[in-house]
Amino acid sequence: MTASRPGPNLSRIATSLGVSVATVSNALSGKGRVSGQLVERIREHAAELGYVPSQAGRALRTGRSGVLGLVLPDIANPLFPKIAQAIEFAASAVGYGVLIADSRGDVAAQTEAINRLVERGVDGMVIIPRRATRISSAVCPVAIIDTPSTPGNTVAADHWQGGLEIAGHLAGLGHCRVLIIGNNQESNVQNDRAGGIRSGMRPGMHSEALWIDRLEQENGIGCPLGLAEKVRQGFTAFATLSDLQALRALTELQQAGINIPADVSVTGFDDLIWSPVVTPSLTTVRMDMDRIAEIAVSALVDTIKTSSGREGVLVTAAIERVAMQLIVRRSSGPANLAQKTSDIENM
Amino acid sequence: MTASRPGPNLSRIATSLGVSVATVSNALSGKGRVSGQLVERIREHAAELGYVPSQAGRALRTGRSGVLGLVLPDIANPLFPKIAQAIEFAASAVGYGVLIADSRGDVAAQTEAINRLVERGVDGMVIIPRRATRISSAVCPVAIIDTPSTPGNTVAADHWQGGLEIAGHLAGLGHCRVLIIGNNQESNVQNDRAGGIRSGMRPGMHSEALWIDRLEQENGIGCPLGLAEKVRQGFTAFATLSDLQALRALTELQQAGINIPADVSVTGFDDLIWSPVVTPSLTTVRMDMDRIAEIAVSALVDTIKTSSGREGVLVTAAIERVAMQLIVRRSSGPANLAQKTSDIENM
DNA sequence: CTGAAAGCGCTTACAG
DNA sequence: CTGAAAGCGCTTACAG
Repeated sequence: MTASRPGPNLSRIATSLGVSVATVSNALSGKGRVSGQLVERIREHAAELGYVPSQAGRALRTGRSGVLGLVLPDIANPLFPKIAQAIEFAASAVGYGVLIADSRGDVAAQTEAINRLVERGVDGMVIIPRRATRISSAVCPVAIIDTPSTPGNTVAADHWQGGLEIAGHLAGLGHCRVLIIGNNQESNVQNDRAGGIRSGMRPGMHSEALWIDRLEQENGIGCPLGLAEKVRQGFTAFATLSDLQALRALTELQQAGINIPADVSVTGFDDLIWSPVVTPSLTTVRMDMDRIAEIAVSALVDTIKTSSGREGVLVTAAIERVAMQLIVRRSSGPANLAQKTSDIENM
Repeated sequence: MTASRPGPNLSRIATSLGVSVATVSNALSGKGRVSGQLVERIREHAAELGYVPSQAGRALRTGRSGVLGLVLPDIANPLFPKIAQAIEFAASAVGYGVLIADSRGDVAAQTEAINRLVERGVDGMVIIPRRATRISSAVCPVAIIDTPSTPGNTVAADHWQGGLEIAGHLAGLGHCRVLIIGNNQESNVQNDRAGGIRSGMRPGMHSEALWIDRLEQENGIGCPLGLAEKVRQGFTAFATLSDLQALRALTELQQAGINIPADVSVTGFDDLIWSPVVTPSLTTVRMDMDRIAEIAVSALVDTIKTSSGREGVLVTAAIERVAMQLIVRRSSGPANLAQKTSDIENM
């Protein structure tokens, strides 16, 4: 015995209409040279019967599954769901399904996740690699979304330019002492953002970096960042490298009785869901996920369509860097000059 | 011409070993009655050649794709990524892939998303329905994750019991006036949570509800919640129905110079990523996503395996309600009695 | 414009 | 224990 699907198939439509399966197939796909009338009749009948083409049959015949894999380091991390959503949207717009593979933070799990996708016969995959992971020999076309500074990258937000935006914004508000707050000193993304901020500083401006990962290594996870002390030292702007850190900084400062933005400014990165909702709302920088996803997916699909068979190709898009957009909200304001003066007196 | 995959297939292994494809298939699947020695040789050779079985061939033959669909209302909403991750984990643990379909908030899109999954030949799906959406006639086994109060539900966190936990916690701290803050009065989940809180109140406690959706309808999106006024009215506990609202309440109160937890307590729901990170860290209630996902997936897979062919079955699990767990952090503390007294004097 | 036929890779009932 | 054969549903090169 052989397994059969419940719904109608091409052959049922064909016999019930007294034509051949080839003609039905051609009529439905619009490829073959079938008379307009017949096409009409066939389409109608297929719709009536609720015909759903079998992906399995098609895949077996064409060697293409119509499915893309999406490899993520950790979908619970608030940045990734947006990417996943954008990828899914872009993929389904061009007729592809998306199979997810979450590596849950583990490097070994990433390799395993990739293998699982290959076994499922994906036509290609989008990989958002774990920090410092190099995707080596792939068995199908692969698009990588990472920082532009990562070699072999396909497309990414221009994190450096995002940093420039922040620096320009803070400069325009008259801030001179900027504390850059990141949570991972090894992250390419965070380093690019920090580099952008630093290189966007105007003469007379000065910055220092605070890496939370290092701080926590010494003082334990969840330790205070000591930001009130930094304010006393004269910092008036806290430029965090992600909205999660912005939130941490914002609430710690508020708890210490420091007013934002009257006393100091706080900025973030990524425009995560809470940014518009907290008080004061967060000034941040947003990446154009839809654009990035669309570029990644279309580059991938182009490669799939041209490459015959399934070879390991690293896909490269024409436009690699997608600009980030500054979103000014209430958490940043003019530098408090009175305070700055008093601080200078203190020094 | 017919498309061929790049890698080796059963037939190549068979001829190169001088045996039949049937034997190779049986050896690799461990099903057939093949001699131990041969099995060994075949497995070895297959591994050497890097054999990856074709899902398409298998699917066509067995009528099973080995893929589950996951329908989400909006993966960018911070609650869903955790579910998605848990589902993917549970599914891949039992050998299934997960195809995502994000309906992006739209009801029509949800139906369309379901259709896309059916077309891709999923063996079953997990649906986290949009508010008030009834999943009607499905064409494959379906598991639904929603509130237990939703009819036809498969498995869910016990939101009502979570509310009880919060109420018990606040009662234990001596709070008498509780403001329940939700953002959607139509949400079954939020109503269950609110109901649990109310029914867990001790004698002498009193609660009031603030629905942000209604407030914003009147005053515009992102309007202040007027919580400082509520504090003046004598509320000492702000029990929000999600951590996002907790964040909103927390920062608004802090901005107004109200100290948490010294002056008032704030609690949330869901233990989202920022809960442990903000100052003060958020007391909240966590659902056991892994458990929920595991129950949903295994119920689904059981149904798939027993149901011959692909029929529309609504899967029901034996254990429907998964308990929520209270996580006490610094945002909640003993009720400030001094303030309460002064408030009573004010009235 | 239409159809008969081959074949994608697999699994399984059956025969030996 | 092993193999020959059928067939899942589709697409496509070819013949008519």
